[in-house]
Amino acid sequence: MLNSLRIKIQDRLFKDQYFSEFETLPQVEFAPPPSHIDADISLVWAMSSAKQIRKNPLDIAKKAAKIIEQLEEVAQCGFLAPGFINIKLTDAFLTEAARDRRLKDRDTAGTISNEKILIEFVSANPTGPLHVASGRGASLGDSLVKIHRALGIACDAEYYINDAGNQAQLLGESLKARAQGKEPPENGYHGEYLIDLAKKIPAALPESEYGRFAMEEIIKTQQEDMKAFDVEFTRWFRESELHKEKALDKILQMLKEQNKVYEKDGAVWLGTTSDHDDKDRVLVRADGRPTYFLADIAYHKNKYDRGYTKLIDILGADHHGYVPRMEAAVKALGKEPAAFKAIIHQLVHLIENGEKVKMSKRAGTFITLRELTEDVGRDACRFFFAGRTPNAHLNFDLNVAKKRSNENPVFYVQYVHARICSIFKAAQEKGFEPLPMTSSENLAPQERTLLSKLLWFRKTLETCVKDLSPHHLTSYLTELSSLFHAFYDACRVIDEADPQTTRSRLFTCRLVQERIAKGLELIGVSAPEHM
RNA sequence: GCCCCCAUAGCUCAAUGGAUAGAGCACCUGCCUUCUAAGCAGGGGAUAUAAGUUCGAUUCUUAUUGGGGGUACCA
Repeated sequence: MLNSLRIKIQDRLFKDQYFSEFETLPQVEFAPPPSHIDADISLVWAMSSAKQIRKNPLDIAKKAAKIIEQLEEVAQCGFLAPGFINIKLTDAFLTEAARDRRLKDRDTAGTISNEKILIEFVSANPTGPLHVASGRGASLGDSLVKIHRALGIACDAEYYINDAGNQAQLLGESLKARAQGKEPPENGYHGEYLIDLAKKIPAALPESEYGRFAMEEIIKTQQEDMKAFDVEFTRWFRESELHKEKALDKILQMLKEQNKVYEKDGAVWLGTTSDHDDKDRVLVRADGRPTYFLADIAYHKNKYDRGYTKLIDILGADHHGYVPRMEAAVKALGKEPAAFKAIIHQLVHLIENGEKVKMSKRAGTFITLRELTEDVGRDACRFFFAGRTPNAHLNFDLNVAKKRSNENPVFYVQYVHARICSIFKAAQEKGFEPLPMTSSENLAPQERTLLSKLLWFRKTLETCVKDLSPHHLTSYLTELSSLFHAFYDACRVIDEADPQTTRSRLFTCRLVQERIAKGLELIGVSAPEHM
């Protein structure tokens, strides 16, 4: 709705005599106006096109405003120095545009682009329970998958289980030590979870199977943890699958045939050196064993072979050094740079009583995701994690998060949903149904502002996809909530003396309710009917 | 040493190069007989420092300061 208006405006402007002689004018883009401007849409087009047109931006804005004002959807169009154009829509069009009918049935994948995206995230080693940093990656990944799908872009979620290599053996030795009441070896796994797991070892299990057993149990735990966090994976992919089908040998053979690798000091290397990677990387060690890197190249090739056109890997900041070599690998696979994108999220600092909580995996003092979820509640966790841009540190204050009070911003948003549900309950008892407004002039200012905000829901999701971060959505939901609470306070919805206004305000409530519910769903937060 | 990320209000976070830098929490003043006061209305309070590019810089460039992370024939 908004986009068709944008194209219409652009069309009118470009075709007007005043502008038509210029060939490469910049696109007309819509933006929400700042809060002190009484308008629904702003354009900076007059300023961005001033160079080509070689006229004063203010004159361009003046001329453009005159053209835009003639459209039937537009109630007023003004201009301000140095060249801002502000559009105020008619109430009727505003209501219609705020509906955004596409929202309801657009959740089917692959309707917008031919791109097929695979987002890989968490992929923690199966050697212990998931910890807090995994929660941030999980929240990011799950939200991004859902947001892509909501916009009609095909997108799947995958968890890579690193179940090959010598981790299982080390895990087995650590478990064996725990079963005998001893400390695990120096380089083993010292977390308390192995003590618990040792109690569950089947009596008949030979010691050689301890590693396998421990790993399978831990994978099960991780799967439960993700479920409890409301994170869903399309597939849990095991590294061992690659070894079974000799994928590492095959990819190595291919790279050799294409002369993309070389031998030095008895090892096989891939040239990965770039501005961000200071050396080449080994694929096969001098003793003939493949590295993790080779397995990962095989894994990424496997993803492409399954039909995905764009791979997104979500990694913690402690793995960012890994990105340049993977980019080099993708190039060696013959893919365009755009076919691979790594999202690096910075680390999570837990704050308790004003102090940073020190976490050490070796000492076994780290806080697990499960503990955090149970302590703080899934909704608050997901909202916190989703609310911060990935490339900045996230401070997670346990004291604030644990408080189930209005100090916690997630309730501010959820409360809107609960309030609206409550209104509808009362409306139903009195026999009112929501209905879009019919006349064009009885929107209260607060209701108008609220509807105007609804215009930007879709664009917010698009920004999330563009930036690969859901944090724009949490900001939007908080702002939308604020406007609803103001509306609620100023405008009584149900008024038996005025059924027409009642119905149209119920309609506004319905639209807000749908956006809040959808937005919360996309970041994995529940939309309660009562609070 | 080299590489990456960050620095905005007392706290936690926003702001496709645009207008008077927005919210939430905390603090102060008011508001519940009416659809949920986990709310509303009003108030004080911020771009680390220094240059540069630009009609316009929180945003881009460079330097400085301060935080975090990485720099394996580990995974």
